[in-house]
Amino acid sequence: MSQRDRDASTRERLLDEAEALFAEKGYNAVSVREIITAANCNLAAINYYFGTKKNLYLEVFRSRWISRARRVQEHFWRLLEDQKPLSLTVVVKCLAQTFLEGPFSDEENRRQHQLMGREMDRPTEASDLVHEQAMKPFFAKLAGIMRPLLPEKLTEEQLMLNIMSIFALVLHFYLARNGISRITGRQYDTALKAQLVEHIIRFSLTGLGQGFTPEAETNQERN
Amino acid sequence: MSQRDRDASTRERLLDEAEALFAEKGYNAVSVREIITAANCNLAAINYYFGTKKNLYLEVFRSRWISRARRVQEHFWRLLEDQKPLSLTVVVKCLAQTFLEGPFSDEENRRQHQLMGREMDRPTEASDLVHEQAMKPFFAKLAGIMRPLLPEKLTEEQLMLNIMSIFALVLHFYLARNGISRITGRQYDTALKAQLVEHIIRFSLTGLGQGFTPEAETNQERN
DNA sequence: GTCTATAGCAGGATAGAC
DNA sequence: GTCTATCCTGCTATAGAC
Repeated sequence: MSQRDRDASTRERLLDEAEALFAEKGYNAVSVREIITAANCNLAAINYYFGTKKNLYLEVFRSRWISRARRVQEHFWRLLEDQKPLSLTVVVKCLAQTFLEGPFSDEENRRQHQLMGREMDRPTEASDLVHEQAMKPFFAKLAGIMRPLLPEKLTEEQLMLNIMSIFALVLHFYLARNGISRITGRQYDTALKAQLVEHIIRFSLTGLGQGFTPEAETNQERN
Repeated sequence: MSQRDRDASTRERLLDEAEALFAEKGYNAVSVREIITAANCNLAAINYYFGTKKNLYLEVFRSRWISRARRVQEHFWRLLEDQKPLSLTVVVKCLAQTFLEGPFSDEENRRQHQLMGREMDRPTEASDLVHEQAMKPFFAKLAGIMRPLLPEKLTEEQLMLNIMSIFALVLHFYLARNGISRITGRQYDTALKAQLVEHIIRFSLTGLGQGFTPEAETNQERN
């Protein structure tokens, strides 16, 4: 337990440790005993402050996840503002940098992505919050500024799929960090993460396109 | 319970229902009582056939996941063989089709991806199997055929990141199906999935590149 | 506000009849 | 090979002392 944790109120310590554990292992894999041990308090404290384990989980989203999402998004728009004029490259670069390296510590970033990943996989009541207050408005605003940068023929749905694909890469390169370490044989550290940012930018903008040839395209059409 | 399930041996029914439940909810969220209810047998059967819950989980991978992975990969190479001459487009198309629509039912595909997703997120003993017997050899062989289709300056690591990115999209568009339905407002059905295949092929080959401009690139370099 | 003690229940595992 | 009955552990939640 850090100094800051010792100083913080029991309630704050509980939220903090609960968030870390829920993010790392998922709701069902965490027991309240684990949480109270990490927060260095007693079993009854959870009931006193939050009523139930489930409500503690929801409170993690209400008082931590959502506000952090807001701050990340503000960070993104500020970053974008600094890089005018707008272009696809700039938008993707700001997205990758914001969501992979972000305005927070590695630890906070990881929590944020893991919690979201779990909610996307198996939604709980927290999903309503996540979608309504964070994802839906952000995606809508993002679509608004990307729309004029992309071909007009693109449907709204294709635009959304494009945006979701960038997030898919960011999210995957966080959540599957174990698999990535295994495949590349490298530690998932700052150096690797910086390389992942570069990769995501390049892949999002051009795909594998470096080797894309008209003949290949023609070949595809024939099948 | 289907007719096939009723006919299958208790052992097979247990493996089948356990796989479905583990894939859907994760190891910790599933109780053995849930499994034996679904498999329509008694509690002692799990101990009799598999010893422990954990070993039942591992057996799901040993006797189901791995063999299915082999069959999926064989399907991919056959598909690729039929589409010569090789090109990036062909490879990506076969990958997307194989892993999103595959040679199996929707249900089996979902199980396969969900189980893998869980192991990438939080590895258990099953991860060794998954990586050594399925992912590592497949990625290596895939890298071998894609290498000549991509620029020579590409490092082995960049090549792997490219391959992993395609899989990231496939995996995400399975695992986050709830979020996708929320964003697009559509049911995650066959029609949507076919559209996702098209999208993954296009995004993997060209990214957002439709709107990619030299000025934007120049702008990026300045930052 | 924080503690101890415990109720009440569900979990995995197992013994032993058939 | 399949069953019932049961053990024991660990869980969430709560009552009540301080």
